[in-house]
Amino acid sequence: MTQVTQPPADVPPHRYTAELANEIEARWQQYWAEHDTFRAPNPVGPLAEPTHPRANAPKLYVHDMFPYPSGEGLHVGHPLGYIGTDVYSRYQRMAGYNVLHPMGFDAFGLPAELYAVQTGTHPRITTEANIERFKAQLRRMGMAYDPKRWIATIDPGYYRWTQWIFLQIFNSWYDAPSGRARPIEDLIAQYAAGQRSTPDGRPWTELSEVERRRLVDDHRLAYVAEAPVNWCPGLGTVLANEEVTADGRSERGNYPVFKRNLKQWMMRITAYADRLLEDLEPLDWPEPIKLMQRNWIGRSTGAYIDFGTQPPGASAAESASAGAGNKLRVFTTRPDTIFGATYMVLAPEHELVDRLVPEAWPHQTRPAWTGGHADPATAVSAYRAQTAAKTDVERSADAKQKTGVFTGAFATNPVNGARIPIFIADYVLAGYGTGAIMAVPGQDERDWEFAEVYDLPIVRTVQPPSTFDGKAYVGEGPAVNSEFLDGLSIAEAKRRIIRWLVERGAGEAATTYRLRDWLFSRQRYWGEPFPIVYDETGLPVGLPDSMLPVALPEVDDFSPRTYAAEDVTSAPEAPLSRARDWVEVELDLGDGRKRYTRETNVMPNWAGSCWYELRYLDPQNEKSIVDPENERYWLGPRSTSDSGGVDLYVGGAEHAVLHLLYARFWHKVLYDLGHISSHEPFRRLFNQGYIQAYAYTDERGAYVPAAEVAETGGGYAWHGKPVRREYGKMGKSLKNVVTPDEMCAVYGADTFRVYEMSMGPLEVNRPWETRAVVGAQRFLQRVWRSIVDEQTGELRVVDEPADEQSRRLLHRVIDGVRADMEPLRFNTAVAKLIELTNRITAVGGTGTPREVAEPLVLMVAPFAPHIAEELWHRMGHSGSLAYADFPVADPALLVAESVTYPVQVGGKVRARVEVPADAAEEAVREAALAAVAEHLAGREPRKTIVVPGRMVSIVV
RNA sequence: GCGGGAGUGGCGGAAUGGCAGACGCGCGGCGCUUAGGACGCCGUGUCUUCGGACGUAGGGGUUCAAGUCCCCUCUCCCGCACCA
Repeated sequence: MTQVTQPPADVPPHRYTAELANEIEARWQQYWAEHDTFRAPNPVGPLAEPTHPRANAPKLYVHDMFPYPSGEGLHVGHPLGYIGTDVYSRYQRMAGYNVLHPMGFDAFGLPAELYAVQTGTHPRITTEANIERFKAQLRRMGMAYDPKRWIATIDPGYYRWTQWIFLQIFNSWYDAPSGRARPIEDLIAQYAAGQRSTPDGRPWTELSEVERRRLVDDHRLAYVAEAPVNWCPGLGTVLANEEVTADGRSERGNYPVFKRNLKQWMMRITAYADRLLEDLEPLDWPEPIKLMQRNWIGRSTGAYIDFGTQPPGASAAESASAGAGNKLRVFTTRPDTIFGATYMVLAPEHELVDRLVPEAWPHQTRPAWTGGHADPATAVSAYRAQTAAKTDVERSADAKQKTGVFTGAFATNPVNGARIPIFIADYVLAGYGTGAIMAVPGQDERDWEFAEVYDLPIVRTVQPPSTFDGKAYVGEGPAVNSEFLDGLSIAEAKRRIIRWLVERGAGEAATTYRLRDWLFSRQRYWGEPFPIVYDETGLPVGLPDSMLPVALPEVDDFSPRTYAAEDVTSAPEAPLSRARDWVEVELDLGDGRKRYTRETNVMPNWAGSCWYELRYLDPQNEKSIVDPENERYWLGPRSTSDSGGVDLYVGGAEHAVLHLLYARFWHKVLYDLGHISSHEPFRRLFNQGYIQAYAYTDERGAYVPAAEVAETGGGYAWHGKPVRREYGKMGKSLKNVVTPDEMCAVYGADTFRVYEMSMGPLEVNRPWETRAVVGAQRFLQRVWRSIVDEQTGELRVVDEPADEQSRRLLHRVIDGVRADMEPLRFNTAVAKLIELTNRITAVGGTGTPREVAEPLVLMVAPFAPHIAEELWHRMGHSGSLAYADFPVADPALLVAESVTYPVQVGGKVRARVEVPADAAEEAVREAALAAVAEHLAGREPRKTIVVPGRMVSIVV
């Protein structure tokens, strides 16, 4: 299917064959490389170039999600988005913009490390070899990347700045009143000046050095915390929430993940939750992606409410009085329903549970509430054990069947003093809100289900409509059974009850988030080392900028200690911790040479891609991440309400939450600290679709080479044996990989590019079909043939005017192609170019008029740049067309001379009339009525609608 | 379960509420050719009594006019998954 076929003997000597295409392509790629054709000038610094043809032009920053350079190389699915941005960039450059379109590599990562563990080859060696391979593939496809701005996250010159940003974050705190990050010195100054009180009220000066550092460390945006984290023994590392699937397994490798309390580095992304949420609104992003980020942040507004509790042995009267027992704080989005709270539920792990549990069941406790246990403590521990044994999958599978157990304790409802039982149940999660709820079965489906199981009272506090026959009612309605709230709407009742609670010190308005702080350390080798050491106190110390980069040490053994996948009791051990002579270090950090211990975790894979949009702008800058002037030019806001950011960012939708949220977070921190002028990294985001492919399995379920499968009558066969077809990813193990290298060899890069762009809208998933690629080749062959004589190789462009019809079509096509480029509708743009080409071919004649040939070649250039350069050159132009002006349509030629109106009678087209384009509406009407006279058969039209330029509709 | 997106020829897909199926693949015919391929030209939604009729997942509605707008149903894909 993809083998190179020798051109048959009678092919004209100058036909645009794959062989010729390959020759042309190699030549022009060489030309572009030698001339650095696609370099973009910066305002200042080493990449500034005042004499560049676009030096003073309006700018456009086009950005791709860069690839991880895997050992397998690119397949035809990978470059879809890259070709798209290449086409767009080439077009905009010709349209007059100073276009920056760089590329780089996200080169830290697990596969190279796993390979290193298996083979002993250093990951840097394999990774750098893969990068070279990728670069060659990209060059072969004719990508017009800026030759001076390649980056790779593994370069010490790059990760030096990743570490620098980490230190910026480490050395900052979030000042909530001003709503931004500030240098940590400002916080220390506030403490020192007494403007901010310490947790226990002692003056700052009385705190010991260590106490002060602990206090300050607790405010840093990057901090070490002992927290429940996702520990994955099978991978030997901890993972971020975002890297764990819904069924509690690692996204990579699919190993079980366990919650363990471990000391890890965290990033205080939660401080930015509101801004990350609110700043989404004006971004030009696909709505589903914005929605996913909103859901992930998960802001909900409501109230904290404090319920009194009755400590073991105390009477109800005592517990109702202030200060008695422990306060039980709940979070609710429906404080208006508090009169309907008929019981409380704590997460099984809630810290208050042990203190609440009495020695014996209260008098007359219902047997169903006790789980059959003799006393509350036994019941609670039994329930906890039962819950812990459940996997997340089982938990969610059991979601409809509510379980729980009574703690034996009671709470007091602050609004009416009602004594209500406290349960523990696994439907309340420890990690959300306060880990405790007031249960209002009347207005909450989950609480209703639980109340049914344990026979708890149900009180409606919102009056459902009379037609409502369901159980819990969550809709709008007037409050009932709620004393002073009765009759109020939900919104009004919320306001009223919160005011009431605040006045009595029993609660406050509150906002909670689903978003958690970002777990930032990994127990791996192949990642950025932290620029952090620990001194004798065990507290972290940020290294000074002058000591960056902290280079990855050479080691013999790259593997983290991994364990049996199910080994819950195991603990992470970082590979770097074994490099003792690196870990133990003597440094002078300002108070003389002292011994320190290095941080042995490395940063997660996301770190390098959190800020690459900045480094492309000034990749050679040794003094700062990016010169402020260069950043302002390429990313700066265009108006006071604009966020700034990349003009077009293209990549897969799978990064909807992880990468895009992290990158936005870092960008905002750098903005707050005054390093950059934009507060969002990506102004416009576009998700390209995926190219998928068929794969075939034989009767044993084994994959057979897809390229060797033939279609039979109604089925598929491999070497005569029937096989089953499935549809999905392209991959080595599925034996259905098609590579761009093969396509370039068999058809040429231009054909490959045109095919990928014409097969459908960029955002849509589509199946790869090698046999359809020939359509793109035929198109380019016709373009070639219209300009070069296939027999002689002579130019067949003539300096004679084009016929009127071709000229009008040309200008319609120019207009249409331009309109298609901005919204990335490349498939329809190519269709228009094919139409124009087919017209030229059909007219034939002695040659192609230059007035059509030249614009055609220029319009083809973004899609098929090599053939366009070659034809442009042969038509007598010197140099590259990369900066030639993209054709502009003549408005006079877009107006048709005459219009054919379809004439509908009763909604059916019965005739057509041709009238001059400037015909008055009345003239069109008369012509139309005359044309359908026999269909009217004497009936008088009730109404005649003339849609100018479109059609005539007659109602009878 | 909740939220989002999408259903158009044999296939990928076009259509500011205004002639459904642009463009391409495939398929059929013709030309060129010893032949095959390549190339060129023509045709290609379904049914048809050759007048037309019916057609955009299914059903209903708004409109002179609906693939497009509204309501209901079905199917597929994506995200979240007891988030109080």
